[in-house]
Amino acid sequence: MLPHALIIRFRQQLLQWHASCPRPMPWKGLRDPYLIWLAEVILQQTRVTQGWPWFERFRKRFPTVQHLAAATEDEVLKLWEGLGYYTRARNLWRTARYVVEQLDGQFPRNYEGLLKLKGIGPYTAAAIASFAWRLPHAVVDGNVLRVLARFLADDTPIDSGPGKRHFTQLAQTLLDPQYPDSFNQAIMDLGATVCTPHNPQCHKCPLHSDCRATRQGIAPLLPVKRRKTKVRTRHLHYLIWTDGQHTLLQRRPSGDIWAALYDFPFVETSHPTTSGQQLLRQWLHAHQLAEPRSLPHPTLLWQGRQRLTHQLICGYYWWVLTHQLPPTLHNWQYVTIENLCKFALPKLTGNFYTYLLNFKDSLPTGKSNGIYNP
DNA sequence: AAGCCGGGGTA
DNA sequence: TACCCAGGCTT
Repeated sequence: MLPHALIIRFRQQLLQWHASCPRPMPWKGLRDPYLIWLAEVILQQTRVTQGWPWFERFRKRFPTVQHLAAATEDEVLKLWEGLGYYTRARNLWRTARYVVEQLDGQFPRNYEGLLKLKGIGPYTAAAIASFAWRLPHAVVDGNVLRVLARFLADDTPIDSGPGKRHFTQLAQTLLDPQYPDSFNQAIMDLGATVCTPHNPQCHKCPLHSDCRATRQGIAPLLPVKRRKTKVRTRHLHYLIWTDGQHTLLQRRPSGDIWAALYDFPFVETSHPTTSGQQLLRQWLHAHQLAEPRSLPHPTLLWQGRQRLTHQLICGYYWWVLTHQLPPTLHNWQYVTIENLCKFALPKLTGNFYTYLLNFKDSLPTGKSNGIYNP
């Protein structure tokens, strides 16, 4: 157990520091549970500077939960485009509809009720409960884990069940029940600006005198994480079936990256490939389409890479010009090249699309590439 | 409990 | 490069 005097000092020094060290942000000080929820979901695993423009965009387009609930899933996804972790956008939309239709537009007034909503976990439930209604629930995010692990020189791995429970209880013990909103803001601000992952500014820290990691000189070594992310390399060969005007577009299925976003049908290979026609045959076979008498000659228009946390995506964009386009299968549709920008695209495909618009006047236009004629 | 899910910033 | 970011869901 923590000494009571230590707890009191922690609260007092933290709150005093926060009062004199504001970090202005558009969602700070808001009491509207909808806007708080919106901001917190946008900020999940996302830096403040990165999520900022998206929050402004969403707040302007969807001022209330009713506005959001009235939108389509595709419109929400399009506005979310480029931010990543797209399940957040779909859960945001689903929960908005649920709140409007089942809860009369009112968010649950307690932590447990909030926790039941799709896309709201322990962190976001505590954030809404404390910021909107000043309920005494401590937020535990990456900042808080780092501050607590260092303050107590605690090397319990933070990426484990016991570790998570341990630090959550510590945060709840330290939380000032009189000012849960200010306390939560303050401890996250401290982690983001002073108690940083690298080169922590310990000399500026209001908790410096009580910090055990500082005393032991091990602040930069904490917190401890056990799990290492292994990066998988993937080669995605996109086939841009086109007659020069339209292209075949697919809605990506669940169970893989970029679920529910749109891109081109593709074949995945374990190694880089150079034979476009070979890819074409693989693709036709995979979708049980008959091989045309005269196979088109795909042209590799563009290739790009995107490094994600857990995958290295190598994208190859093959231009497949033909008079007769393949039939549309499930989740496939034909759209004009101009209309591609109306769909939510993965960043990598968006990069290709930018290239396509810049160089569309010099695209292969020969009609002798073959005819899809099974 | 472990794996998966994006994109970008920083040392 | 490696690590991390106002985490949550699925298996």
